[in-house]
Amino acid sequence: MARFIDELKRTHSCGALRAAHIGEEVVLFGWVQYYRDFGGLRFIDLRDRDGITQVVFSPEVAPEAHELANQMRTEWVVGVRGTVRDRGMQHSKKSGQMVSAHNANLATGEIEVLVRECVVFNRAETPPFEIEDETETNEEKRLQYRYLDLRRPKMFKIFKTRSQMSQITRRVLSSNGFLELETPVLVKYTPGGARNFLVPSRLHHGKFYALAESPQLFKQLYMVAGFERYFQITRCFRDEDLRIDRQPEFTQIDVEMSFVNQDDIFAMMEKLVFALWKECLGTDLTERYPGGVFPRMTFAESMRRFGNDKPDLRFGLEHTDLTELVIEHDGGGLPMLKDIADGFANGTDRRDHPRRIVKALVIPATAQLSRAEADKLEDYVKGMGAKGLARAKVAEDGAWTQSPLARTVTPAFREAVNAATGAKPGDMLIFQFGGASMVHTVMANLRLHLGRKLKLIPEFGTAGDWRFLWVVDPPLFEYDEKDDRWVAAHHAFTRPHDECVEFLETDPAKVLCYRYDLVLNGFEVGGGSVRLHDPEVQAKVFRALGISDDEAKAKFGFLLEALRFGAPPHGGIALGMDRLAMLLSGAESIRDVVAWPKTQKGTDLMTDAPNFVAPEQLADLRVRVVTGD
RNA sequence: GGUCCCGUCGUCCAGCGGUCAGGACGGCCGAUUGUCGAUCGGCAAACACGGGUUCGAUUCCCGUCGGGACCGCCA
Repeated sequence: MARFIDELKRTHSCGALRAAHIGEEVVLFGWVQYYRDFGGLRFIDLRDRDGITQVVFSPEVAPEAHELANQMRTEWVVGVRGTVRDRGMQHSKKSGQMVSAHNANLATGEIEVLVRECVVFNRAETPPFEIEDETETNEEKRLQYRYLDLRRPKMFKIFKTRSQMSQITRRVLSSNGFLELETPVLVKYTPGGARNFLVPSRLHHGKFYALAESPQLFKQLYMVAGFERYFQITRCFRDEDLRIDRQPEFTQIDVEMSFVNQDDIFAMMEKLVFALWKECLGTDLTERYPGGVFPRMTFAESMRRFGNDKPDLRFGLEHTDLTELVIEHDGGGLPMLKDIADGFANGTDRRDHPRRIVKALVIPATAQLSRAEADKLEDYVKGMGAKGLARAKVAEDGAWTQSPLARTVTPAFREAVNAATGAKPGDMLIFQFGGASMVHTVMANLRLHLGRKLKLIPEFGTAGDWRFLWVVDPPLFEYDEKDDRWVAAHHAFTRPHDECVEFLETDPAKVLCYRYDLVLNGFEVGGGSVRLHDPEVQAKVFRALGISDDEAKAKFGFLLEALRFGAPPHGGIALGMDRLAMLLSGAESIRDVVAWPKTQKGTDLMTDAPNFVAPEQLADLRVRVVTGD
């Protein structure tokens, strides 16, 4: 029988003791945060996940423990038995006065534990970086020693919140009639959408499973099965390049409902998100969103005003689409815009779905953007495929200066642009024109870049920092320029608006659908759709996509078959748990809210995954590795 | 596939063609009975790797490796 743990059980956590405990005998376990050795008295700050308690070793009270304390170093794992006492007034040698030894910075600062007996459970090597919230270590080191990084109270708090999020989600959804059900991770590979991780089948040489990129098809089949309401907190896998908010494996709150429309799904998700914010943060979102409803914006409006489908509404700098003005003014005296105007005039471009567009945004005079800084912006946009960045400063009389555009622009066009953008004297106009997707991408990124640079984004924890939005009614198809055809913008099972069904075969560009994203502060935190449950419309969609019956059957046969056996109207959504956790905790990267994340190159710095495997393993799988390019 | 940024003691940062490569924190040794990121004295500790330019490279250039941001891709 060991004295500690077997006989002496922990009585309190290191964050628990207060003045009310004075006089009690307690047993604490934890890690050595700091030690202060006065030769006579020795102090140790003992840390566990709950907090820090100062313990004191006195040679008069416990000579053996005092001797042991001399050896203790940072991160040693120790246990103490002792008496809680008031820190009280102490004589300070420094000042020669009696001073209060209370520490207001510590929750347990009124007391300390006078050690009677102690044990060293384990020694520790000096950690590669200091285990403190403010540690300035780079992320590479933190990931290599993630288990030490996670010892920092800041990190523990994030994962405590994540645990809370799971509990709240389970409670809210379960109490609304949802069943928590599982779906396979090893699934059949279906082309289209995200790239899958492939898993070779040992029992079927040459065949592969795919890791599920989402439970999509299975959750729909739960609806066909008549389960009506399903949810799952589940891992998804996508073999795509990583980003600040993207990991190859990530967690979704996956939801599917029967006999509902888009509004019903929104209402359920709003209920869940409001509960998450209320209980994790103590933030009542009804103050901003009375009635418990998030605002909605159409996809088209979002693209026009912000250049993407996940606008950050915390600041302005909105885009102005000048395409119509350019057409009206036949290029406004600017040769490069004339070319675009001509395209519309001779019919190579359509006004309802232009391939080339012109956009502007206004950098306010208050930004005091220098010429050198404006030049830097040009470098920034060139990295995203822009040829350049036309700009003009607006003078007192509305004229454009510091710009090559100023020489040839017609006064009428200039006035029209100033009016449309609301540009005032001193402001700087920034233009982008060309292929629609490039212009949107460049201008969307430029807006974000400027928003950060000009510090227009409220800081975490300040008012106005939660801006939710439903982005709705996107087109069902998007045009693939290199293959010259219409492709599904998402998956092929999204329900088109009823009034658009007639255009499926005549004018696919006009078809909008019941697809929606939940956006928070410029991040897509959820996405879903109302599904197609009508086999006839489904067939039309496939035809519009140029997918033959045989092809459809080969790819999605089991789902199509299922839909013929009485599928209820249904729809669903998936919330990105990691992104929600990231925003909720004010983290700057998804890696900060994933306990064991991958680097941007998809590696695990701690375990060194991925790694090579033995030739015998490959032989067993009948897999041959071809190296080199 | 592409564009850009970064790599100096254990950690963070300084250096900007010739330095005993400097500081802070941390570490080690010693002193110290009221500190709390204790204090005081002493000590040890680094230019990612490979090539090039140069009389001379931590410094400039190229490549490799590693990390990061973004575009493409991806909800």
